[in-house]
Amino acid sequence: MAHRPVLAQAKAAATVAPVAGAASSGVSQAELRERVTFFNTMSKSKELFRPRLSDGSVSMYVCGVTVYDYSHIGHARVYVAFDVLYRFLSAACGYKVTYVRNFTDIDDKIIARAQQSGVETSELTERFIDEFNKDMAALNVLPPALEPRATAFVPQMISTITDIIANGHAYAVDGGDVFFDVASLPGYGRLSGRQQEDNRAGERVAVDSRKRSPADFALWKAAKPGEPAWPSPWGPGRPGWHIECSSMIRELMGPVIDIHGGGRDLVFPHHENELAQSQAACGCGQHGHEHGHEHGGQQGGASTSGGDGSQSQLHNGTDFVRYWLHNGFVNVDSEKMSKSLGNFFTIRDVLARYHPLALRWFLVSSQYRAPLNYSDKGLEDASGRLYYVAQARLDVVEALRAAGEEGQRAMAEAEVVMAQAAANANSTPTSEAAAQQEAAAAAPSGKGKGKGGAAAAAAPAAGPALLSEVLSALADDLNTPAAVGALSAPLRTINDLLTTKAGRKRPDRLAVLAQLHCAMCRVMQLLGMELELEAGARAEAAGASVGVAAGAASGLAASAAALEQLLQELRALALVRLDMTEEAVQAAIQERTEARAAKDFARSDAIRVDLAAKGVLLLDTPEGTSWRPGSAASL
RNA sequence: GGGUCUCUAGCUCAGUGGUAGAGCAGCUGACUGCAGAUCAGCAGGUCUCGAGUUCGAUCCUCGAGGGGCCCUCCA
Repeated sequence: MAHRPVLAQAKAAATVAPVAGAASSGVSQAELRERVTFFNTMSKSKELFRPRLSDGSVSMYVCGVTVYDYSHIGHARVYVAFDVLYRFLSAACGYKVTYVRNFTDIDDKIIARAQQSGVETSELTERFIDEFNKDMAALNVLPPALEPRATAFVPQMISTITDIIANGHAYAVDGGDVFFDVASLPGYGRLSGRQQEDNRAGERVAVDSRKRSPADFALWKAAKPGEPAWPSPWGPGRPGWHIECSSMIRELMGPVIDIHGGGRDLVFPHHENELAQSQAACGCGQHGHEHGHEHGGQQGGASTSGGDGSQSQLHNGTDFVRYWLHNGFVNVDSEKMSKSLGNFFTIRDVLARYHPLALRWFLVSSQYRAPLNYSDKGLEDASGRLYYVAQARLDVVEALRAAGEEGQRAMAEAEVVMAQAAANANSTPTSEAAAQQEAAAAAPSGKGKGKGGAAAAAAPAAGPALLSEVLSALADDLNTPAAVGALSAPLRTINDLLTTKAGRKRPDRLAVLAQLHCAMCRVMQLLGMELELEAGARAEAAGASVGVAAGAASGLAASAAALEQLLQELRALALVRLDMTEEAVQAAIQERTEARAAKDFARSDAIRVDLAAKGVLLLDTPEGTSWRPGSAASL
């Protein structure tokens, strides 16, 4: 129910706000770009990321879903992973990213499902495009710049197919089908790393005597009666699956793109075929064996009118994709989650029981290339961890607010420290380590209540150290588990500063809290777990002329409200899972409070044990009794 | 059969050419009427096995074994 509003909605962040410092021109950003690496499926190794152009732009295309049903957790993983990548490249590295993700809205399954349901294919696809967008918004996945639908580019696909035929890499057969001639392209198979004889041709692929080779795949499929069809030189029909991505990339993004992503299962045949088509269409198939990023040089403008096949000189021997990124699967009981196996969980069903940010936390807790086992336990753990983080962050915010002007000043100084770090840090690994050690070292020398810039300069680098560690993790092939792990020590520091005697006495307490708060806001934003109220307030404060202190005060208030709401939502969903109601819990708390007042500890303990057994942990505080999800083994 | 990835604490995962870390779970202490939350600390690993390279390997190479995925639509 209430698990949508707290999220920053996609529209709010259509442009990704800078994360690595307000002054996104800092050395840090350029330095970060230098060391970003991604695992390239083509080379099967990590490579330094060097975009095709040096003007700070990056183009990225990710294969979208075939829209005939609800999306499941496997889909969620792909689009969350590439959403983090999008955020990292945009907000942290400062690239101007053109992100394109398509909808496959014409294919055999769609036709079959539409006929089965007795609706037009367009009605079916419209519906599930809408549902997909709802799922993505719920998961706080930013919308790509473009979300082209295959059916809107059929003329371009026909044009691409015509080019491929003209270049001698495809052939039309009786019946109106067009097949790609795999044997005509020497480099075919290099992305997926397989020789053609490796494929068990004919064993599982339907034999079609009209094909020159069993490995040939359809570029154009003739329409059967009653099927959706477009006119073409080969008769009415529809495009094959693989051609849509080739054509849309060519049309919308030009002959060469920087990043092409998708699930592992797309490596073969989809991306292998896409690569073949793109090469064949531009007539540069003979360069197929070379895969050099170094000699690509400038490609000129990235945009193209497309469709006329005159771009071969632009292609210049460089593969049309510079970096192929593929994510691992979501498994269930160590088996791939898929519709055909029937072991899938839809995003929607999961979000009815778990918070979208908990699902996101679960997803980013593993590296995108590794297999991820889906389980309730995993989501419970993620929910619990998210609760801990949110509670700690709320406590920080409340402490800063309670400190009044000092808190506001600490916030203002923290912003300065973060910005300075972004501008100055020539954050080599060693300087990072030093910063971390400095942050970890508890006792700073001298100076009590901070005043002015001097205090800011003298404050420990806890905030910059955290952000730096997270950025380093993400720069290393999007190591999100390491990024999440980097939060552990700072979170403990926060709780130490807030609750222990030693922590409360630290003179730099507010400075560290403020810095960590700022850093965590940025980290959460990078991971796509920012809260709408909070993010909105920060943006406003940045652009407002109300003065630093007032901005800090309103920002803290917004953070507090957003975090309280998140905690409330997490509790509400926990109750859903426990099949309980807030009213029932409150009634039990009330009864126990009365029992305690009457010194009937046997009764009060019994109530607590009972609730704990169900998953509701009571917390007695000076302000009264509250609860949180969890269980206590010792009760 | 071919290809590819993977095997680190009970579980989920980071990491490094000089014998390893986090989170959760467990235990202890502080705190508490007792608990919990929180903090501190403890315990827990022949880094799948074997061979090789190396002064030295968990990390590199080869092999074996277990597991995932692809070779059909698939994220």
